Amino acid sequence: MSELERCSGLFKILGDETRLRILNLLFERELCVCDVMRVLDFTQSRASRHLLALKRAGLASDRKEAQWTHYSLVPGELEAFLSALKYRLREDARCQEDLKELELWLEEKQQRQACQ
Amino acid sequence: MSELERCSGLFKILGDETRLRILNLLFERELCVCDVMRVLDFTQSRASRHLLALKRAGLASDRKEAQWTHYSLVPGELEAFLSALKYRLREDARCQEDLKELELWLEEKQQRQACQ
DNA sequence: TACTTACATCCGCATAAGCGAATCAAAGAA
DNA sequence: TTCTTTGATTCGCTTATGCGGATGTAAGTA
Repeated sequence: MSELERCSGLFKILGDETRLRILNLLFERELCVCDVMRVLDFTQSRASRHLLALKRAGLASDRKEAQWTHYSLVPGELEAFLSALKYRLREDARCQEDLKELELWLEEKQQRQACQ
Repeated sequence: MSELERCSGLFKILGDETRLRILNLLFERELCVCDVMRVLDFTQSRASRHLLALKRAGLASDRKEAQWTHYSLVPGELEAFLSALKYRLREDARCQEDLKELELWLEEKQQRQACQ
């Protein structure tokens, strides 16, 4: 694959609001498909599809554990660039709300486990 | 327009090989539509369309002079990022050929003017 | 006045990309 | 075993995007 294809491919992946919102969450921590689905209020196929796209683009990796697939960002040469993107997205109102929803969901999830 | 829209919009514009090849040329100097058309062997509508897209995205500006429209890169907050992109593209074989073609075309153009 | 050059824009077409609903399989839990 | 949860994938559908060809306009040239 040429440098031209690599560049345009990376930008194509980043040129989608859905994936940027997911990235905004992954900047915080590792997440499974159902986390993303619940936090962003997406259908399961939408969440799964875009996480897979991030993985195929080399931006994320997955870790399978029982029936869960945990996705996390891959550290790499794009780290500085992605860090700049992270702080850009932090300025977006929607992304800020998404982070609040993430916090709420993680608390709820923790309490559920405590009740078991 | 939200930060999310600005980010995804910019990446959409950059997520196209045709536009990256044009940017690669604009990193060198101001060019008119027919320069791009001849150097990259594009149809006129293809060259015009993508230069306009770069302008609408705020990456380029145009300067009308007689029947020509000269496009050039806009200096701005993305300068560091675009500079990194410039050196990435310089590593691409296709983009290197494009720069050679640009040089040839500019020489030919200059000789034509000398003959008038 | 014709003719050429430069450029934006419109048109129809083909392909790419995103979506929800549905399906299937794997892994627990009841 | 039966039921639930999780997640990848497929299926149509719709929309977005890129393309060449054609058209119209403006400016310069013969």
